[in-house]
Amino acid sequence: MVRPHRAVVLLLPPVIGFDATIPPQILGSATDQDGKDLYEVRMASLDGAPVPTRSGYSITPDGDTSLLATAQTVIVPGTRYHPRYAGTLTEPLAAAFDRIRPSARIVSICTGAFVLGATGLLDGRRATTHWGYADDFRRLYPRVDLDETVLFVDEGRILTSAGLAAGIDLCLHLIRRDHGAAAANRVAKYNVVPSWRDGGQAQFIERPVPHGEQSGTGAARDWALAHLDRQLDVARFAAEARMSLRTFNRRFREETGYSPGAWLIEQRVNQARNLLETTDLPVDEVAVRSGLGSGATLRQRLHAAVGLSPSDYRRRFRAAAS
DNA sequence: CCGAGATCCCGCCAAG
DNA sequence: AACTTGGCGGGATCTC
Repeated sequence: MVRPHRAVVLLLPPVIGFDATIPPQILGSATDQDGKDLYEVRMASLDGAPVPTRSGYSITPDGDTSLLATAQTVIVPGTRYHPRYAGTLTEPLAAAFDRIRPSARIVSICTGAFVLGATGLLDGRRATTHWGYADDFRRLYPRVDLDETVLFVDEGRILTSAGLAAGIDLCLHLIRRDHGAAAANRVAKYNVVPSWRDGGQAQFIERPVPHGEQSGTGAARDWALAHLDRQLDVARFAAEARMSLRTFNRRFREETGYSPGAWLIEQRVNQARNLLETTDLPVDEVAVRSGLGSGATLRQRLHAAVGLSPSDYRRRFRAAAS
């Protein structure tokens, strides 16, 4: 890589400070094998002046919208700027977007999607935003195919992510797309975040706060976690919760956002990753102890999760764990 | 990577 | 009437 990919964050007042700092932190910690930066992240505001955040403090940008003309990726973090309520661009915002190169990738985090919506870039495309503002979004932008159950949507040149921390998932996705899973995994590990979160944001919508511990599938999940090494199908899982299969499936999805089978696979892969990182057990034995059955299944699952074979995974992460 | 057989899982809908 | 349950069908996904 000759020069780092140039990403510019467009700060619109009042910006969500957390969103705004995700790209410099996540993209900014991506490096190649030789430790060279893969991304160069710059902050821009409409006029180059500091931008107040929703939390009171201000962010001093690197410059004004002339920076946008240099961007290979433009990122719009969450904001309560004009389009969030009006669904339209302001004069300076329209001018700012005019400076973006036609080839540049355009990305939003959280309510930044409202800004992209106002440009018309999302019309006829799939997109997402913070689940709490999905209704507002649909009202302002009926031509956009909004899906508030996912963490992010990749439409090629245009990408949108769900609320707040989903911006981390999207930035990891960008790294994965640009430089492969290994580079993204290094960044995730360094930042101490999961390199891939499954299940979308649906799990946060249905029951934002878990209620009534006793009525649900939680006890069965605890039981399953303690017995991952056993062969355990969904029917037995449901029996543990004393529910019919149909009801168990339904309740499980409501409470976790996962189907029981997908949740089991996720837990099993996690267990296998732990065993790979902390033991020298043969791959087939790791597969058995994590309930994945055979090495072939483990290989397939691990590759889907992190893009690495078991031995590659162990090589890459064993040292860090010991 | 394939392909047969197993398993999953979600819309549908009748029955509490 | 509104809501929950759970059997069924069969396309999707998974396992080996």
